[in-house]
Amino acid sequence: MQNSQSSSKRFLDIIGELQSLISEQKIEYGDRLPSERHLAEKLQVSRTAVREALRSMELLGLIETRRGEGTFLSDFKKHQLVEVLSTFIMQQARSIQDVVDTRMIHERAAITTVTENEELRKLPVWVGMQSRLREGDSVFSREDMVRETIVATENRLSLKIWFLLKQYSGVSFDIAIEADEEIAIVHDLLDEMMAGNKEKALICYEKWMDQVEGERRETK
Amino acid sequence: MQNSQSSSKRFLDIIGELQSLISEQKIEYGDRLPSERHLAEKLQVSRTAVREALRSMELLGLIETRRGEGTFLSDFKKHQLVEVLSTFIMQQARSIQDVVDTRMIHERAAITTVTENEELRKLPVWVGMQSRLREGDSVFSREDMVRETIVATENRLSLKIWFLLKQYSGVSFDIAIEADEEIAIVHDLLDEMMAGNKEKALICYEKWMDQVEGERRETK
DNA sequence: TATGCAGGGTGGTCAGACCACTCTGCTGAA
DNA sequence: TTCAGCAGAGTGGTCTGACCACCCTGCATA
Repeated sequence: MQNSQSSSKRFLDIIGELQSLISEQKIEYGDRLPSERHLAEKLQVSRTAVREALRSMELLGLIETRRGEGTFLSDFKKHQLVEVLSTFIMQQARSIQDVVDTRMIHERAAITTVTENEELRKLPVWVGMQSRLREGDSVFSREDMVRETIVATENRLSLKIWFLLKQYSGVSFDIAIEADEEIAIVHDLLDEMMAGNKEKALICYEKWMDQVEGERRETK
Repeated sequence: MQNSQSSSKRFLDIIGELQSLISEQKIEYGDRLPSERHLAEKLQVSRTAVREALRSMELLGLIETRRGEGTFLSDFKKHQLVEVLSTFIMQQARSIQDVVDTRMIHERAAITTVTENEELRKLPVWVGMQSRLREGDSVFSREDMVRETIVATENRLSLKIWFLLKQYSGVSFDIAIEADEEIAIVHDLLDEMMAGNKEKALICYEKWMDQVEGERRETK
């Protein structure tokens, strides 16, 4: 066919066909894909070729395979991608500091966006968060606060990048707030955000991050 | 061995071993990797397994294969990754607008960082850029300006993310500056950055982007 | 000297086999 | 009748050996 043209990238074609198949048959996240043998027959290629395509997609975290059960469309939470890219791409990063810096870039941007947008400032989520802070909700964590802010911006790509970065730098990021001082800072941050004071909100954020950093050093 | 433990993810192990091999033998971007047959023998696995690992890495853009020649470590400019993820992950993004927004997040952050750091403001690159602008250097492009700013922050991860985002949203982003008005804005932006006026620099940036956006709409 | 061809090495693909595992339904014992 | 246990089918995981298409190199020939 067009083999001579597209040359040597058969497995890319197969991935493409799989994508079509998935969207045609309306396969949702978590659903099972046809077996490797069936796919090979359907696409008129060898099982080897199908497997190469599937393994690639698995590495990307697009699918998930379970021996004896089948191949499933992944809900793309479990990215092996993270581990693999970490050794290749991340070795290019100056250090883990780049990851932290980049994560903070996204967090600052979210705070700025929310603070500058009246609609977003009025969201009930902020009030709810303040209540939880006052009541000493032990389930409340730093992660919640930042995540909700990024969620509010409705930029799902930024949210996704932030989520990946958090996994890297996420050491001690899930710790629930205990220190009174930290609670106070976050409370201030929320206040300033809701009031629309961009500069002050960002200052609160920096103060918060400084404290988190200091705390992280102590525990080490 | 630990097969039963790490279970069914042999090809991930192989990728790991390849990474070790690459770093041990100091294989640089563009260099050739051992052939599939040699790798299979060296790692004591079948060529099939090696190929599954290699195809995965190829999809990530980590390596490049040329029939009859061999497998080469990619210089990680040509990411098929972009195309593949675009259909899967990007469909989760609200729209292409997310990509543009996120790209701008990184650009604003870079401008802020440079403007707030006296050392970075003094870099000779800014002066050089102004000269090129004045002389109407036709090679000078928008991309250069933004890229140099991010490069200056020395956050290679942010640079990498920006680069990927640019490939998505990069339509008409490589156009050389022609409009006098645009040159003036960029000139101002450089001035404000070097002067350390964060707010004004950011205002210039927004103005610039507005104009670019308008221009993009016109050409369509 | 220059041309062209043959051989070896490389990735690309395939068929078929076997293993380990999971699930299901049937069989036989309680 | 009920339920435990087993056998079989189906799945992914791996391997072998083979053949093809392609690139490069070096040797033989014109």
